[in-house]
Amino acid sequence: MYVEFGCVQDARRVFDGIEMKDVVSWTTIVAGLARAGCLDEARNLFDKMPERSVISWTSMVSGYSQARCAVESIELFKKMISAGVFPDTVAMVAVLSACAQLRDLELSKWVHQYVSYAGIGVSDNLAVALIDVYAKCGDINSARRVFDSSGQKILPAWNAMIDGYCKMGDIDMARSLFDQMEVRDLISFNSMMTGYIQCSQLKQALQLFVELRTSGFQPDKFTLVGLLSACANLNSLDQGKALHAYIEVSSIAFDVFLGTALLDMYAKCGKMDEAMMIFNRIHNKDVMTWTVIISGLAMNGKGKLALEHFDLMRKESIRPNAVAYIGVLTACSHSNLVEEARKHFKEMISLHNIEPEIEHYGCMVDILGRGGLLQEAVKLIDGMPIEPNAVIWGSLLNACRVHKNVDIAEKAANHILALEPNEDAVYVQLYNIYANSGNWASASKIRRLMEERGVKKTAGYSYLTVAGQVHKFIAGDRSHPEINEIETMMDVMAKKLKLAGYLPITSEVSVDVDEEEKEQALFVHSERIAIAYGLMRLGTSLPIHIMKNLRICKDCHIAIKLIAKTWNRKIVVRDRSRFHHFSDGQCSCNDFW
DNA sequence: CCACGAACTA
Repeated sequence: MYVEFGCVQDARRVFDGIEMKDVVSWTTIVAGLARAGCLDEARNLFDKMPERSVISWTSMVSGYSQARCAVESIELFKKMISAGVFPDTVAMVAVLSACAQLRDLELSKWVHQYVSYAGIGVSDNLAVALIDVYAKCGDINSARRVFDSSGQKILPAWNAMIDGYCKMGDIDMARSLFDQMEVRDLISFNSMMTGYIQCSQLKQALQLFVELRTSGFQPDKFTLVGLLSACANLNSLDQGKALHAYIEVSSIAFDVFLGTALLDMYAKCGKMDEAMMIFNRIHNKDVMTWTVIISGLAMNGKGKLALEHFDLMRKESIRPNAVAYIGVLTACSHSNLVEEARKHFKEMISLHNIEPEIEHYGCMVDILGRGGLLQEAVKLIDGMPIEPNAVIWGSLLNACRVHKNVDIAEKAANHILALEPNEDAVYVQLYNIYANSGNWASASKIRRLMEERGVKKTAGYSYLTVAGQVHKFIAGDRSHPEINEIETMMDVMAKKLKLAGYLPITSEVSVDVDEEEKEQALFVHSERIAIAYGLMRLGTSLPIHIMKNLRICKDCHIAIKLIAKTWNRKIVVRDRSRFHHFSDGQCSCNDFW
């Protein structure tokens, strides 16, 4: 009884008072302790047991796997077999859960073979565990074979299959299974909806959310985490706020997962004050929570504060992982903290034994390059134990643009073009570097090369939300219903900017030379059209939040600083790599990006 | 007396 009520220590006292202890009483106490997470105590008693049943062994195997000690769990399972105890389906499920945690495909296959070899019948639950482990290890075909061969398919089996297909990115296959299901539960809906969100098929995700509601389900925390991550990636602050309000009035528990998702939404919408309030409300902050706040501060130009939070995190004895260090290095990169970056990069290896991945090298190349240490950046690339990818060379190329180094730029560009000959951004970057240095012959050679290879420049676009409606703007696109008013506003903007002393940077204007664009009378980048629309349609007290698919250019950056000052408006632009908070003629990035 | 499913970070 005590075990059942979770009073393990009371149970332990009763147990110690029993004179004639049989296997069942031993097992009960061991299982109770293991389930309560008192693994050392459980193990201690387990080792002292005069005899052990399958259930005793399984209690320990599952205790370890539930405590996320997958290695110990599997070790114990192997000991159980060598002790001559035959596992049942329950034991197999327990050990497979440990395999799933490790994402160890080889081990999972071995366990599966053992099931056949030992003649253990595949129960419904065991089939689910097998499907789940294969799906988690990325072997969707094996998962499907188990699924197809299991006679009666219970709901979790379908859900595990759907989840597996979503993880593989095969959203159509997932949907086809979803449609075949006769009964669906909330998990089915959540899995499918999250799958759509992760494939950026947001219309479909929304449609599924509507279906979820009309099927009579109440959104739970998984639903909300999915929706919040969609808002985060779409910069949909209004919808995100509505979800936040819903969470506050609903009975959904505010736990670390939901808190982190909310925090991430606010950070990705450029609202660090709100993000910070959420952050302070989260009780059991884990490494992800800290990583989200560090990366959020980093992206929003508060690099120093981000690093302070990294120190706080370590004071709380939370061990940073590889992703946390990417946040730290991003903070250094966006705030030009070269020395701090060097220190953290070294500590990551020496203190935490984390092997730098390609992303860490990418950050370092970015930091060194933009700090003007181009030679050192090249040296780092040459000494990398991993083959540098296009992102690494792209960082170097970008640094060459900032620091006007044509020689290294050519080297970097050649590497990228060898790796990704259809990457339009490289041609554009190189073109700009040549154009900026006045080397028009080489510039036009690049232009011709692009034409020969049929590489099309990605159109730049920006969007903003007004009254819950998303408005997308592409330079030169006149399809917006209010285009005439917008163009009037653009004229007013141009006049006011001129009065404020704005001169377009002509070399940067050539950045986006696209013949089609050039023909347009209205030659401006999309973010400025979006800002014009924001000035027209948003209340004067509201900040203007813009999302842009490419990096903001120097000319627009200067112009927006002036617009923010002239109109006395806060303007936030989220470009493809970071945030720019414009206010009173200044930008949070201090012109470093 | 033992088991099972989904989520947030670059």
